[in-house]
Amino acid sequence: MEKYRDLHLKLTPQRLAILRYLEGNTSHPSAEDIYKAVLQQYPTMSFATVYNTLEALKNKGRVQELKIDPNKKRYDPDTRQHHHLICVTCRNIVDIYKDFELTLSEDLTSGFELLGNSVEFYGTCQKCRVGN
Amino acid sequence: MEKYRDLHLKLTPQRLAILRYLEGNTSHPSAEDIYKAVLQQYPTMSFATVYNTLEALKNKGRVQELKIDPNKKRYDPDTRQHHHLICVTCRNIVDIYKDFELTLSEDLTSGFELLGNSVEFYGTCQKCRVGN
DNA sequence: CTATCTGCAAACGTTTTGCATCTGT
DNA sequence: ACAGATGCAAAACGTTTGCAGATAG
Repeated sequence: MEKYRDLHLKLTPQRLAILRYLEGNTSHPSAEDIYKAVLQQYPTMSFATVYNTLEALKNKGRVQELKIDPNKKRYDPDTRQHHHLICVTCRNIVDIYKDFELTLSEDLTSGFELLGNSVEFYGTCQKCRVGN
Repeated sequence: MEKYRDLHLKLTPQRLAILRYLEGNTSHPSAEDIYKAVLQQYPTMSFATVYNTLEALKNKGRVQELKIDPNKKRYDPDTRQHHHLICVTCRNIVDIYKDFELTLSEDLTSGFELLGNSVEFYGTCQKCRVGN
């Protein structure tokens, strides 16, 4: 509760539930995952509130929108620069904390001013390899 | 025409138009971009045909689906391993051909069998920096 | 007290589907 | 001839929006 004070957002019960759900969550949940989780506590919870809160948290830099899944957005409460390893079979996502120190020489940047980068590794997780 | 024989797909005029549009195309078009382009030649063209053809080409490994844009899928006829540099302002995408030789030590792979990786660089293109 | 948030329902943009008809091989 | 493609319209899906009523600060 205290630790969310600096968000300068109205801390409604629904928002606190979303914040609690996201805190330390490494499952990279979709809006629906969040909705379903919070719905159990607040049966009137709506998608509007989930998206509204995610938008606010994005703007405050407290959540990152991931483009890892082609079908829906996923959200990551860990906004430190990090990378992802994705199972091509079950779409499970694992965080990778490593600085690859990637650079691009002038002739590759096409005049862009670089701001950052993100690496996705693809593979098959242990569970999905069993039985194949 | 000849060069598409090995796709083992029915080469309908609509498909050939899509293939021609994609050939050497580095604009990473969305389904709508493709639809609009082919529509001029075939006024009865439908999205169903665009998506159907893209699905077939994906399965044949002749086109790659990109998750670069959170709002819609984009397609890339260049299926060689390469990376992308994306303008955060105008969403323009530039190809990066460079092998970064990224590796993950055992303790980071969580038991995954690695298959590949893809790097996205973010930045602002020259055009979008002008006037800011 | 009031700026902001909630929750519903309707709208939106993209992608998928069912199906009758057509066509490449 | 017929497996497979087209094209239309409808539906599905994730996400966004408008708005009336509620509430945190």
